[in-house]
Amino acid sequence: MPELPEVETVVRGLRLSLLGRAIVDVRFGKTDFVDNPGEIAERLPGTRIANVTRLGKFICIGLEGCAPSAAPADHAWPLYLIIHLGMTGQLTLIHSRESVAPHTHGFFVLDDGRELRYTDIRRFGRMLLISESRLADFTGQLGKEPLEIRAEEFCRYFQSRRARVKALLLDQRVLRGIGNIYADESLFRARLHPARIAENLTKKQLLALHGAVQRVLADAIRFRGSSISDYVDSEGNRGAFQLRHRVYQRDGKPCFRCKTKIRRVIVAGRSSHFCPRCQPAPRNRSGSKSRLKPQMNTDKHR
DNA sequence: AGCTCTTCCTGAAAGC
DNA sequence: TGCTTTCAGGAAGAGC
Repeated sequence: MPELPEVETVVRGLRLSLLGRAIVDVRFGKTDFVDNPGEIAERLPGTRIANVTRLGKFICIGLEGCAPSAAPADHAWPLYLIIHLGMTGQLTLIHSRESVAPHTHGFFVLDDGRELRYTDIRRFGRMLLISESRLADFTGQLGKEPLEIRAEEFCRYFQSRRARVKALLLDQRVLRGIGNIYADESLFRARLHPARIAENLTKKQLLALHGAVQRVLADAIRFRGSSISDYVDSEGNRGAFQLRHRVYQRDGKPCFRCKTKIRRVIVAGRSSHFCPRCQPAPRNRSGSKSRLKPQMNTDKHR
C-alpha cells in the first residue's frame, strides 16, 4: 500500500518524464473515486504539466495553460490534479499502444504518444482537480511533513495528546504520509509499543520516535518503497524495502533483535506488529497489562 | 477528546 | 474439488 516513500518514488519518476508534457486527451472508466471527473475531462486537454510534487500521500500535478499568447491574467492557472493511490492505486507512464491492465480507470494522453494511466483494483484511491486558490485549503487539512518536522515540535505535540501513539502516527492531520507499515516499523525502531499513550512518553522516547520515523522513511525512499501487494512505481517496478521490514507482517517470526516471536494485535483499528519484549506493553493504573485484542493470525492457525 | 464500528472495493486465502 | 466466507486496509463519518 502506497505510503510516503512509495508516493515519493512515484513522484520522482513522474517528475523525470512528465515535466513540460502537454495533455491532449483525458478518458475515464469508472469515476466513483473521482470528485469532479467532468471538470477534469473538460479542463485538462490543452494544459501542460508544470510540476509534480507530493503532499503526504497525495500526488500533486501542477498544470498550466498551453496557449502562450492567451494569458488571461485573472484566470485560474495553475490547476492541480491531486491523486491519492489508496490501497491499490498505480500511476504508470506507458505508451498508448500498450494493452490496458484490468481495473484501469483513468487515461491521460500525452503529446508524445504515451499516456499516464491510473489503475486501482479496489478504488480506495481518490482524484480531484482544484484551483490555485483552493490548494492552501487542501494542504491545510493535512499535518506536517514527517521528514520536515523538527524534533522539538514533534515532542511538544505528542506530549499534549492522550491518544495511542500508533493512532497519532496514522492520523494524517497530525503527520501526513505515514501509514500502517511505517508506523509499525518506526515504533519497533524506537522500541515503543503501539498502544502507548503519547503524553505518557518521556522526552527521550519521543526523540527516539522522531528519529526513527525520519530514518525509516528515508531508508524506505532509498529502497524505492515497499511492494507488499500491488505497489509499483511509475515505470511498473517494485520497491525493495519490504525485504527490510523488521516487524510488519512478520507475526510469528523471530524478532531481529531478541528472537522473541513478533506479535500482531489491533490498535487504533489497525493490525499492529511489534516485538513483545523490545516493545513492552503499557500498563493501566491497576498495574495489569492493558488488554488488546489479540489477532488470531499468528503462526499456522488462520 | 478519543475510541470503535461501518462503509467503500476486490482478490486471496481460509473454511467447510 | 469447489463454493462460501472472511479479511486486509486509508479515510471518512456515525455514535458512544
